[in-house]
Amino acid sequence: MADEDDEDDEGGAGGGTGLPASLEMAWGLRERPGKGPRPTLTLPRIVETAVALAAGEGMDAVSMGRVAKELGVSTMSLYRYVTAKEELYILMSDAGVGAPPALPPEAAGWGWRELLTRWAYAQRAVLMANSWILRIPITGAPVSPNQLAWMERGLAAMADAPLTEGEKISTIILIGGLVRNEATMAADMMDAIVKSGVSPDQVMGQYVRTLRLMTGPDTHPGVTRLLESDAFTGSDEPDFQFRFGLDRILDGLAALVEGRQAVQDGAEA
Amino acid sequence: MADEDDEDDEGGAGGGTGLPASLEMAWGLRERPGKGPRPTLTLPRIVETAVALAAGEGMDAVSMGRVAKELGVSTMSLYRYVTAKEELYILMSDAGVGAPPALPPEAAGWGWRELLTRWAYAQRAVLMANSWILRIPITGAPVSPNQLAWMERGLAAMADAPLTEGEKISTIILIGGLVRNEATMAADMMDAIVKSGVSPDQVMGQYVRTLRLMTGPDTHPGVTRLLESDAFTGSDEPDFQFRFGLDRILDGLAALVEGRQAVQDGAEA
DNA sequence: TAGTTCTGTGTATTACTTACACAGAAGAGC
DNA sequence: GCTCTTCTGTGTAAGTAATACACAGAACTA
Repeated sequence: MADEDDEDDEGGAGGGTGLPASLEMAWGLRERPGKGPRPTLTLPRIVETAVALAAGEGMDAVSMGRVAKELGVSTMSLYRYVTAKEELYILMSDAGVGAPPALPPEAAGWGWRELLTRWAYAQRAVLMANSWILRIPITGAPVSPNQLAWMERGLAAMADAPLTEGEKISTIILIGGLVRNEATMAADMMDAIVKSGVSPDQVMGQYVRTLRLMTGPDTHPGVTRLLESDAFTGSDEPDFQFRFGLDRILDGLAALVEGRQAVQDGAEA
Repeated sequence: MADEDDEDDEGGAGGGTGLPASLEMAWGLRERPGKGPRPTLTLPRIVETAVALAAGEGMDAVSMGRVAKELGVSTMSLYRYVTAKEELYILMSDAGVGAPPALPPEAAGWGWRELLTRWAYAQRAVLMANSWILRIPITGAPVSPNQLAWMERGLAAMADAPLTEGEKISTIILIGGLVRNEATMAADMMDAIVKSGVSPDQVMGQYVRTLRLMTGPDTHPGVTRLLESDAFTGSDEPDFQFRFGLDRILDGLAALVEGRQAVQDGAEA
């Protein structure tokens, strides 16, 4: 009945985080064991190769066999560094988002709104520049270094705001979700353009034409009005949708913050 | 140089929508051709079977072979009804969300905010009751009947609001994204609970414990504050996060609407 | 009755993840 | 230096999955 036999997952050398060995490696815990033969590969090199493959040929090209071939090793050797493909995905995702960019000195004077806005745009830029990240099915809460660094940066933006911790993390999740959703839609659009080989306007036009055939003023008055408008065709601003969503969220948050400050001011007076 | 030879996808019997045959079928276009032998299966029966499988054993159990076995036919016979697995996914998704629920009579007196709130909650309820839907990788814009019905319902909620069509559809996408994100997180949580076999609090506790090991006040002050708070452990309200996000969005939208109405009132005076 | 068209199916191809066992390398302890 | 332990890379193989292709036969049309 010794209670040390339920550590059936980790090798025991790690910090007992419950994380897979490769992730403890990514955090810098877990030394290389000094025993066996020198490894040919390193985890960063594997991840780097997989990322290059994803960036170049898309996520579909990333298979264990293909990554191994790219590295000049056998497929199974990768499993010495990673226990499952999903783990490689997490590491790729972490490498793909990278560390959040450094803040300029003048950021010290910025308020939560400016900071959150820049946070959102920076994240969006990263996702759109590495849109293969969006094709990785993420499941579970973030546990990798860079993902947490981004979370920290988002929380820091609201450090001085009169919000509870629950509200802060909810805001981070809310805006993070928006960023991801919008970037994914943009990537889908891109894929459709590349696959069909026609212009963005033509893709949209085809979609509108299709919807017109299935809908009508009787069954779908709202959709019909939408299709008659220039909401789809008029491509005035490419990121209108993103901007609109972010502005609504931040306006709503501002209302909450101002309400809190009014209460606080009233109590102080 | 005849221009009728670029219809290489659809069989020609359909309405020329550019949609795959199975989807035209779902829309009620495209009659059954009277020639060959009577089909053993029907598209709805295939979808129904696949949905039952997904609901019972999860999305991982849904393969073409398995669905066929469940129906007592050969794998390849399914390809007479669906050209690719992705198409079955779309049909499953459409069947899973179903038609939006009927509005009660008193809904006539509701404003856009109440209507949008109920729309969001109704959608969330459907996704959480059929969380396998969240495991289907969706790509591309909605083209199936029920998906469009939900979109229509959302647009209808804002029919009288002083918003442009572009703003309306952006709002639908914004809230729809929130609903999906939050439902997906809840489903991930559920999976973690089922897989580990422990209580929700224990899963959260393990996550917090893990994060504590990787973070510290120096490198992650915001995260540290978060972990010290009861944001994760205090499970006062299970849907706090969802409610919070929705309220922020609707508050932000309200600010926009009120601004518009003020301008309008000023012009009328 | 002949011809056309459509159905279900068997077979086979290709690709992918991963379990398992083995040969050999590198350090640890004596 | 020798032995033992531990760790590495690898080959093989099992299991699963999507789907291209061609064929036999059904049901309708002319």
